Amino acid sequence: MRLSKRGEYGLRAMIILAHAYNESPDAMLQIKEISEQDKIPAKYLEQILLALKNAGMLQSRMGIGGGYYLARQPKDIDLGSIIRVLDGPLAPIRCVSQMAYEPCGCPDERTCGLRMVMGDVRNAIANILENTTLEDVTKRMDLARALLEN
Amino acid sequence: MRLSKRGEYGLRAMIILAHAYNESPDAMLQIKEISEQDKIPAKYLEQILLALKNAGMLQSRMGIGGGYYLARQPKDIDLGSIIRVLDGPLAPIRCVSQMAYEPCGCPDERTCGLRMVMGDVRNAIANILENTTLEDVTKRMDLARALLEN
DNA sequence: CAAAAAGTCTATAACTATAATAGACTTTAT
DNA sequence: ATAAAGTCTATTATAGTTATAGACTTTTTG
Repeated sequence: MRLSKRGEYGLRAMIILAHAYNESPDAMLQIKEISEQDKIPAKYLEQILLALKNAGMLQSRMGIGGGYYLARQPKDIDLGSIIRVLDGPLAPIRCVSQMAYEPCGCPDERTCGLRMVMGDVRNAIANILENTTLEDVTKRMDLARALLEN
Repeated sequence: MRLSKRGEYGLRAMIILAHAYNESPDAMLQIKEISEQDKIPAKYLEQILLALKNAGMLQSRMGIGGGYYLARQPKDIDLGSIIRVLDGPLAPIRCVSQMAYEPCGCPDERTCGLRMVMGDVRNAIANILENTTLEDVTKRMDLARALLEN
C-alpha cells in the first residue's frame, strides 16, 4: 500500500510551492532550490515537475529568473490528483478503481469479497486525498509550528 | 497505493479457506484446488501459503489427504495481518508506520505536512483492514449472493 | 547579439521488487 | 514400498522504480 518516491517527492515539492504561493502568489521557485531544500535529486525532480506541469498543475517560466509556480490556488489543488498524475490510480486493485477500472477476472464481481473490502479501502483513501488540498496541508503545518512555539 | 499480486492471491486463498471452514471446521483444501479455483499459479501459491503458515495463520498436513486449513477461526483472522505478512506495512510511507516505523529525513516530523496526511491515510487503511475479519468477508459474500437470487 | 541561466525532452542505465518456475526433499496414508 | 501431498531454497524473468545524462529551447540581460 505504499506511495512511491516519485509520488512522495512530487507532493513535497507541491507543498513547498504552496508555501511560496502563500508568501506571494507570484513567487517562483527553481528546481534547484526545491531539490536542495528537500534533498531530492535535481534531475529526478525535473521530470516530476514536468509531469505535473503537463498535467496542468504547475506553470513555469524558462530563462533567467525563471522557475515553477502553482497553476491554481493551493485551495484548488488536491493531493489525490497529484498522486494520480505521478503514481496512477489510488485504488489498491484495479477492479475497484474509479478512474482506471479494469476487470480482475473473478467469476462474479458483485459477490467478490476481496473486491468489496478493497472498495472500502479505495474509498477511504480517496476521501482523504481528494478532500485534502495544498491549502489544508500548509494550514496544518503552520498550526503545528505555532503550537510548538509555546 | 496498490496491493501486490502476492497479497491479492493470499487474501483470495484465505477467503476460500474461510468458506471451507464455514462448511466444516476441519475441512482441508489442497494447493492445487485453491490454485485452480482462483487461477493462481500453483507454485507461486505454494510459497504464499507457506509464508502464511509460518506466520501462524494456516496449518497443514502433508501426505495423502493432506492440505491447508485455517489455524484459527475466521472471526479471529483479520485482513490487515494477512497483508502485513505478505506485503509488509500498511502505511504509505515508513515514517507513519506503526509496525515498521523508520524516520523519513524531513527536518521536523512534528510539522511535516506530508506526514500528517499520510498518517491519516494509514489510519484509515488500518482501521478497515484490522477490523475486517475473514468472517466479515464471507458473511458479506453470502449476503450478496442471497440478494442476487431474488 | 552573444552569453548565461533557466526549463524541456528523450534516452538509457542501475537497481529493486515482483512474479513465476524448477527441482530436490520430507512426511503421511495406504 | 509407493504415491500423494506439503516443504524449502534457488533461480529466472519481467516489470517498475529511481536516477543520471545530454542535447535542445526559451528568456533575460550586458
